[in-house]
Amino acid sequence: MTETFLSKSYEFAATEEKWLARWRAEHCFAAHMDAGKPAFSIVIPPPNVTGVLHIGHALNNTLQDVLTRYHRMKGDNTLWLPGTDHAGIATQNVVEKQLLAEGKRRNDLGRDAFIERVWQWRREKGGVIIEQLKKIGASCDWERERFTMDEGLSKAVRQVFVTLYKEGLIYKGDYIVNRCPSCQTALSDDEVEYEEGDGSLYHIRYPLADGSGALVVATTRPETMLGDTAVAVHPDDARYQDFIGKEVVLPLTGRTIRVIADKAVELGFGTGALKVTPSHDRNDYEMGKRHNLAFIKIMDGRGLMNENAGVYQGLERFACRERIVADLRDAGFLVSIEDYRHSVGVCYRCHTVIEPETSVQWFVAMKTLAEEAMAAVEDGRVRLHPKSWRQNFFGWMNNIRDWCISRQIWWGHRIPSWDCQDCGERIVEMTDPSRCPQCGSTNIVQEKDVLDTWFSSALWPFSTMGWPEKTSELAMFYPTSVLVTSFDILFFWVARMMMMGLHFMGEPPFKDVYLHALVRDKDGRKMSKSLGNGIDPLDVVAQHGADAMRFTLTALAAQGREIRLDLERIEGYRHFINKIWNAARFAHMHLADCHENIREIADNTEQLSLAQRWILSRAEACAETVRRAYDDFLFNEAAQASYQFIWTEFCDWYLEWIKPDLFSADIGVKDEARGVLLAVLETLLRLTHPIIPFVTEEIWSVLPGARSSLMLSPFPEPRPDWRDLRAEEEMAVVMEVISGLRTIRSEYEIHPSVKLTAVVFCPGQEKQAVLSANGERIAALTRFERLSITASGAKPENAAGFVGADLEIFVPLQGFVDVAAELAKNQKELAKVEEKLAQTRKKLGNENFLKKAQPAAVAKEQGKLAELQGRLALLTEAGNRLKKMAGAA
RNA sequence: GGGCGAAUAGCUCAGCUGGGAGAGCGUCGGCCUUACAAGCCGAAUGUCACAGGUUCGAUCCCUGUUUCGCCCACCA
Repeated sequence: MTETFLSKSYEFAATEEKWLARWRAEHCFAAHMDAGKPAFSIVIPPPNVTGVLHIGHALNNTLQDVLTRYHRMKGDNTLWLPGTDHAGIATQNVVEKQLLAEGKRRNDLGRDAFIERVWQWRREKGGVIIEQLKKIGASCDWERERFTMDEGLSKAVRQVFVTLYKEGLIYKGDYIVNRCPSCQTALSDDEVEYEEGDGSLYHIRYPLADGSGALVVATTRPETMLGDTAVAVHPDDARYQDFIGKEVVLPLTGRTIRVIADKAVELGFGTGALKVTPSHDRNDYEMGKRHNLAFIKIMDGRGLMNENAGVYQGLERFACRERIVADLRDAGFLVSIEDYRHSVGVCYRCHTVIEPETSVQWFVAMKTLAEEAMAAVEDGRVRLHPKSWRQNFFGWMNNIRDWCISRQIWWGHRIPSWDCQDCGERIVEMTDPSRCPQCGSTNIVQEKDVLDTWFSSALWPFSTMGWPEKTSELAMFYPTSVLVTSFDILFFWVARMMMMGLHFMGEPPFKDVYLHALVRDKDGRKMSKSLGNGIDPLDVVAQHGADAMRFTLTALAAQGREIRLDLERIEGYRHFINKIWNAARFAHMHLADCHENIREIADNTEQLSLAQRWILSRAEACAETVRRAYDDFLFNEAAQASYQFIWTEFCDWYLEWIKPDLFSADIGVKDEARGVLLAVLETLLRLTHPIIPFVTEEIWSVLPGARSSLMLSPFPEPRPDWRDLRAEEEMAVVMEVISGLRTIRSEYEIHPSVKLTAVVFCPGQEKQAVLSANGERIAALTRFERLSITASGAKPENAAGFVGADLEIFVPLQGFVDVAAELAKNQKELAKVEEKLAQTRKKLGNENFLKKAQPAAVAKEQGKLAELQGRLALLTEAGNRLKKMAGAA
C-alpha cells in the first residue's frame, strides 16, 4: 500500500483553478472540424453584456456544458459557441446612469460621443459575465466569442434588414405602439409587462351638444380625455339608441365629438359608454381606423402634455391627471370616483407605466415568417422539449402581430435607411449612400432609430458562424444540434430565430429545443433583488465548489416549469462530491503502484469472482441509463443514476467488499480486485465528467499510467460483456443475508466488537452454494465470527431470527433474546406477507388475468406466489416456535 | 375568457411508453469498522388531492371536481 498524497477532503477551490488554467492552456475547448465525424453544436443564449451571472444562467449553461462535454468525449466535432448580446436599452441605461453621476445627459455628449462612451464601458466592464461563465467550467470555445455588435454580426444584420425590406417584409408605418416615457423609446408587445395595482375608475359626464341629456363614461386615465375624438356605445345597447350619431361636448375643451356605435364596446362594463382616444389606446386606435375618427396626440415621448393639451401643456401626465380631475370636479363633470384594481402595462426594463401612442415605427411583417416556423415544428424539423410547449407555440404564432423593430435609442444597430429630403426617396441598400439615386441630391438623412436588440439575436445561430459569407463553420455546424434555453424567451427569441433561420438559411437553426425551468427559491418565489432571496452562483461556487452546484442543477433539471433551489440541497451534493473524492483516494492508495493495464482483467469477466462480475454489471447498467439520459436531455436521470450507483453500489457495497482482497497476500486475488476497481472507477469518472468536470479530472490525473485530459478521453462505449444478470441475482441473495444479520445486531444494539455466530438455513441448492462460497466475506462484512450455512436442521432456540426469501437466519443470543419483541416482529411481518399473498392469489385466481395479461406478467406473479408461500411457511413456523417459547417463559 | 402545468413520506421532489410505492434532507436507534463523522449500519413514515370511468389490473390512461402556480388575451 502506498502512502497517499491526496488530501482527506476534496479541496475544490485549488482544483478548479488548476484545471481551468490547464484546459485553457491546452485549448481543450476548441472546436474541431475533422472530416467524417458527426457534428454537435450549440450556440449560447447570449447573456446581456451588462449581465451578472445569476442562478438561471448557471442552470442554463451547466446543461449546455453537460451536453457539450458529453459529445466532445464521444468524439463528435463539438462546438459550443459563446458570446454576449449588446442589450440596447439595458446597456444604454447603465451608461446613462454613469453619465448622470457626472451630471451629464446623453444629449450633452451627442450621439457619436455617447456611442463611443458605451463602447468604452463595454471594453472595461462588458466581460464580467463571460469570466463568470468560465468559472463554473463552461467549456465554450472561447476563442470564438462573438458580440451582437461585432463587425461581422452587424453585416449580417444589415443584409437581413435590406433583404427583408426589398421583399416587402419590413415596412415603416404609423401605428400605435407601447412607449416607455422613461426609456423614451417604443417597446414591442413582448417588452411590456403587466402589473396588478390599485387605481381609480373615474366616471365623467359628457353632455349632449343639443342639451337633451348626457352620457357618463368611465376611465382609469382621465387625462386622455383631452385626446378624445368620439364616444362609443354598443350598437345593440337599448339605453343609448337615441344617442348614436349625436354629438357631445367634451368637457374642459369645448370640442364636440360624435357618439358612435361599435361592437367592441362591452355591454355590461361600466356605464356602457366608452370614451375613444385613438392616439393613446390600442383598442381606440382600431376603432378610430374603423370610424375614420380624428387622431389627436396629447403627449410627447417623455410623457409630457403637448400643445394639443391646451392649458395643460407641459404638465407631466400624472400631474395632469390630478389637474384634470380637479377641474372636472370644479366644473361639475365628475360624477364619481371608485377604487379600482386593475393591471397596468409597464416597461420590462424600468417598470415605468407605458403609454400607448401612435407614432411612426418600423415593422417586420410576421405572417409568412411565422407560417414557415410553424411548419417546421409541425413536421418535426424542430422538436420542442418538453412537447407540451407546442400548443403554446402554435397559439402564439397564430395570433402574432407585426413586430415593431425600431427603438428610439442610440445604442444598437442603426437602421440602414436614408430619406432624400428633396424628392422623398427612401434608400435601403448594403452600402451607405452618398446621394439620392433618384434625384441625385446629397441632402439625404439616415434614420435616427436603432433596431430592437432581438433583431440581431434572431440571427445569432448563423451570424455567429460568419454568415452571409459561406464559411466552413456554417457547413459543419449549421443547423445547430440543440438550443438550451429558458421557456420565458421562447417567443422573444426562439421563435424569431426559427423564422430568420428558415428564411435566410432555408433550414431551421436547431433540431431540438430544450426548454428548462425557471429557478425559484425554496418557497417557490422568484428570485429577486427586492426579496433578497437570490442565490448568487459564484457564492455557491465559493462555498461548495462548482461541481456541487453543477450536480445540483443537473439533478433538479427535471422537465417541469420551475425548480425550487434550496441551499441545503447543494450542501448535500457537496457531500457527494466529497464521497467520490474519498472513494478515489481509497482506490488510489491501492492502485498507485499498479500498471494501468491491470484494468484489462475486467475484459475476461467469466474468470472473475461474484462481486467483481456484479459491480461490472451494475456499472454497465448505470452507463446505459446515463447515455440514454444525455441523449434524451433527461439530465436529472443521469444525475440520479450516477448518484445511486456511485454511493450505494460502488462505495457502500463494492469497496467494502473488496477490502480484504486488496489486503490479500495472494497477488492473483489482489490484482483481480485492483483491475476491476480501476476499470469501474475509470468508467464512472468518464460517465460523470460532463456533470462534474473538476473532481473527475483531478482524480483521473492521479490514476496509474500517463494520462491526457479526461475531458478529451472517450465516453464509455457499451460493454455488453459486463452485463451479467446472474451475478446480480446471486449478489442479491448475499446482500439479503448481510442486511439480515446487520438488522439483528442493530435491533439488539449489540456492539460490533461482540462476536456472534449465525446459522443460515437455505434449502435451495444454488442459493446455498452461493452463500457458502461467500460465507467468509459475509461474516467479515457483518463482523460475525462464524456462519454455518445448511439446507435444513434443528432450528436453534433462544435465537433472534430473520426470514428472507427461501432462507432463514438464526442468531443464537442466549439470555438476550427478547421473545416478545421477536414475536411482535414476526407477527408484523406475517401480516404483511399474508396481505401480499392474498393480492397475488386473487390475481392468479382471475381467469381474465391469466387470459389477457402478458405472459411475462403472469409468470412474474407465479414466481411471486411461490416466494411468498415459502416465506409464509417459514414465518408461521417461526411464529409458532416463538409462541411456545413465550408460553414457556 | 383561452391555454399549460402541478397535487406522491414531516420538507423538496423522482417515478420514462399501466403489472409488488422511491431518493435526498429531516426524524429515531447504534457505531470513531485503518477512503470519507461531509462518514457507516439499522429503523419508522404514504387512503400516490377527491369522485367517477376504461382495463384482468390505474400513482400512471380518460372525464369531472377542488386547491395551487404559470402563460396569453382583456382590463373604459
